[in-house]
Amino acid sequence: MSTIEKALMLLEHFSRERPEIGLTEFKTRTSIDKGTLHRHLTALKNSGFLEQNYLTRAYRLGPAVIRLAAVREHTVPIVKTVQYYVDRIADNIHELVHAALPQKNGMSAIYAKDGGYHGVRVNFDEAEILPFHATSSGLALLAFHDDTLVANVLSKKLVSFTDSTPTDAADIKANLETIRTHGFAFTDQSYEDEVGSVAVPFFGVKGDAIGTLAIAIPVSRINKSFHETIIKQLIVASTELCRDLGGQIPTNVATIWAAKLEV
Amino acid sequence: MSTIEKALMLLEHFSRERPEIGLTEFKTRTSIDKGTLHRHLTALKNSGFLEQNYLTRAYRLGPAVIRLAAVREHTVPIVKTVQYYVDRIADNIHELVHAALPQKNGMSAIYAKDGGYHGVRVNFDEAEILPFHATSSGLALLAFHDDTLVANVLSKKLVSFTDSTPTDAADIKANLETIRTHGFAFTDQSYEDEVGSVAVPFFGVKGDAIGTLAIAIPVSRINKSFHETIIKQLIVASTELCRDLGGQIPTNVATIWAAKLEV
DNA sequence: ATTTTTGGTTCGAATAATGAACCAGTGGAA
DNA sequence: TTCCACTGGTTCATTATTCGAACCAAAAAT
Repeated sequence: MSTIEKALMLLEHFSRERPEIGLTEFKTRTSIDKGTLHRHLTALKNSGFLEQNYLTRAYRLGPAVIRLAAVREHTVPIVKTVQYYVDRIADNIHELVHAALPQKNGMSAIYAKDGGYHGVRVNFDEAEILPFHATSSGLALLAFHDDTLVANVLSKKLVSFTDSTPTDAADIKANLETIRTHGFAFTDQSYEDEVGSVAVPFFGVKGDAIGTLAIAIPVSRINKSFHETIIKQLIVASTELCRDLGGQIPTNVATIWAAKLEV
Repeated sequence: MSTIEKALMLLEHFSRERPEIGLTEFKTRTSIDKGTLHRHLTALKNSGFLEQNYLTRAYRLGPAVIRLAAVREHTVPIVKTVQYYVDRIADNIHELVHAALPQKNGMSAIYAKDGGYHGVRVNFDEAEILPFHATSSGLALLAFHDDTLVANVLSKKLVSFTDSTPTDAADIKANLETIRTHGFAFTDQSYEDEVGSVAVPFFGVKGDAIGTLAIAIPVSRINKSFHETIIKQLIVASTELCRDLGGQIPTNVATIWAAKLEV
């Protein structure tokens, strides 16, 4: 692996829950030598990707990422486009809806809206990394993305989050096959207890999955007819979203989805 | 310079006007060897910082920056906080107002609002890099940031954008001194013809300038009383913004600003 | 006062980056 | 068609950078 990639991997450790990371904490988290770490962190700091809390000396993400995100969003306005559909679904079904994009080690939610008025609601953290194998978003993406990603994900250790987290590669492969035939993914408490979720992919110009629309619901509120409603909403939204983004729904998926909407 | 910094410098070439850059174009822009470039671009691609237009093979910013920006904004919510004040000023004075953060080679506007109803309006591009030496934003930041940045900026070639662009290091140093005594920066067509601008810095916890609030106006609409109004608005907004961000206005600046508001 | 823990630095050995030359595919132009 | 010019991408011996164990200094914790 190149030095560049090693350094950029460091940025993946930052999240909402972990906004600042000190040198020693990085050392324990990555088991990279302190000297190397320090040089990498300094390089990232010099480039504006990190800055240091001047009191604790801990590192946090820097202003460079703000500019880059603005340029990216101007180039490919996925976030803005996606917001409309997430909001619409959230307003319709009164549950937590989110859209996510694939990162290296999982899906990253780019926008979420909780349309619910319920006492019980799903807790959700934007910018958290959702593991591919344990979430409907992740599985929906894997199923409709290229096989190298699947192989890559399954070759690594599959962390267990709940008693229901699938950790067997063969099981997951089989599940991906059923997801492909159904046109959507769902999980039952595989990432968080008491939370189920449903997700559909949306597609890029090549017809490959570039992101997902998903809904997370407390299991107590899931029933068959609601499940059907959710899936229809997701499929319609994804179809329109693909149109907006200039993406192409693979013909087999289009057929499956069309059939789902007929019912 | 480390390999990491060299690679990350490549990302600076992307902007709204130049959202996609091919290998050969990178080569001409950077005069780095093609082989090296290709490896760096591939590393950035593998890390999600770039992706390739699959038709033209040109590179564009990737989805990783979206997640990082979301985390950064959650850690230090400058953009969100700044929006309120930019909007307020824009609504009050009916001109183009923007806030900018320092990047390596200039200021990057993070938010802008044009409150004007005028026929003549200033054209403005968010995420464009505003050169330190030629814009009021840049000068306001330099004047209240640490001296190493000033030395760094002045050591490089100072590009001329208009007939009025200051390109002499000594002149700029003198100007920074007057900016420090006035508590704000203004420029007259030094970046774009027919456009003047006024800027004040806002400060971080250490009392160093971390960004700027600025107004750009067609020179035809500038007059003394309007100038005073603008400066007062900027000072008030910056003061409140510093409070919101937990920043500290240096005592000398606070004194100067207080005097300006008295008048 | 001492130990532990923090961030940060050094320098020879190990490794990865470099770049000139090369390959392959594409799109004209003759 | 053939040729040329222009893409993006690859190779490999040379060279420069990265690596990391040991070290330093300062701040907390004991």
